Amino acid sequence: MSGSQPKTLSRIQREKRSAIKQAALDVFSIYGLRGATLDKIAQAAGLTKPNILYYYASKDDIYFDLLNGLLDDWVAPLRKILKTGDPLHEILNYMRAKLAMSREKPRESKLFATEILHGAPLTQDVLSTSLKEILDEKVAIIEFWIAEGRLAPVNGYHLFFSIWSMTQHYADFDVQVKALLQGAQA
Amino acid sequence: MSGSQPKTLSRIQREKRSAIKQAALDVFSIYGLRGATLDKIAQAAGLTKPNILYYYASKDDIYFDLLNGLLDDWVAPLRKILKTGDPLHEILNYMRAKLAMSREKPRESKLFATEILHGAPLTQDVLSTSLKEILDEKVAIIEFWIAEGRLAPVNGYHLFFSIWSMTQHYADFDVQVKALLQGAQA
DNA sequence: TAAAAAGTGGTCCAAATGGTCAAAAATTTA
DNA sequence: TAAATTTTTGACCATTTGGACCACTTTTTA
Repeated sequence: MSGSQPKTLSRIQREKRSAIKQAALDVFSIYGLRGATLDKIAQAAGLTKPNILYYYASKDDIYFDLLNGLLDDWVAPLRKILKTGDPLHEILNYMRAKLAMSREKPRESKLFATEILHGAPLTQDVLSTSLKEILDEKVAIIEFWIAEGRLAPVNGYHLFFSIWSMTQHYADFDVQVKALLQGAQA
Repeated sequence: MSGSQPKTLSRIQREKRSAIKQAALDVFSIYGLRGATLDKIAQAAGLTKPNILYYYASKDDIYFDLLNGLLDDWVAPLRKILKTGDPLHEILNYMRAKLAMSREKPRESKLFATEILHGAPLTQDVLSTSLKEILDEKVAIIEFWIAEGRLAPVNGYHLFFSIWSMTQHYADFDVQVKALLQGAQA
């Protein structure tokens, strides 16, 4: 983690750090930052605790690294919304991408949700800078479509909030969804 | 807390237990079950740690008591949906009630969200029994309205999931909402 | 293949934390 | 007001946990 590390990580470094992140994702998404222990992560990764601390300076450091990678994935589908596309197609496409993410990456969604829920201690500044920047841009596209009469008037920000909440709900609250759909046709 | 206690709590008992629950709500909703400490709760309640443990057997016990009361509040608006009412009015009313709850009781919403997010260790059985029971009942009302042609066809379960997710989003992810709405008209 | 570098893990430590306990203080009851 | 009961708290304990240390092993490099 020190500044003097070479930019190119060795094979071992890449593998081990990846294994640690995978294990940490499992553990953090279930227990949260405080509830997760280095021992649990170490066990899940098949490594010893000191060995984990050889690759990461601290538990918080793992969490931070994990969360940073997540944000990129989370924003990726948003970037694909194009002003030149058809409004309905672009929006539906985005919704499908978000829903697919919830289905395929529930742990990531939960980890992110936990972070925000607890006040986003590590990501607050990212939210209010780079995420806000790209959201503003996409909301402008929505407003452009509305101005052109190609989309019914709607508040762009709250449109995105709605999409996020509805799609992520199925990953974040899967326990509840499953409990309530028990025996019902989905 | 033992079974031999009289049903009627003394004034002091009621006041202290209430103060503890208030403080615990503050602390648990921010830090989660694991992240919250008895010391933090004690400080927030203006009591000493042993004194807290005089009224509650354990930290988990406080959490459990708190969560139980919450579930009732959470379900209350759902109970008010009447088969005999006008579909649109009943549903809009419910949405408004849920949205009001998010605005007025964000801590409660967050606490509940954290619980579910972490797998609902304490509430799983309540979810799949009493909550499921009342939801099934209300979904039947939705289906009745649809059958009568008074409501467009929609899956009742997912309709409720959508309402829950969208309304609770503003409480649970308030940090994100605020960060992104900064400088924008809500 | 020898030296240097990278990687590993057993052991230990200090701080945090949930919880106990007995004695003191306050309150209620007789 | 004296005895009984309830409430409060300071001191203490056991466990967990993040992290440091250092000797040892493996891998890479010259």
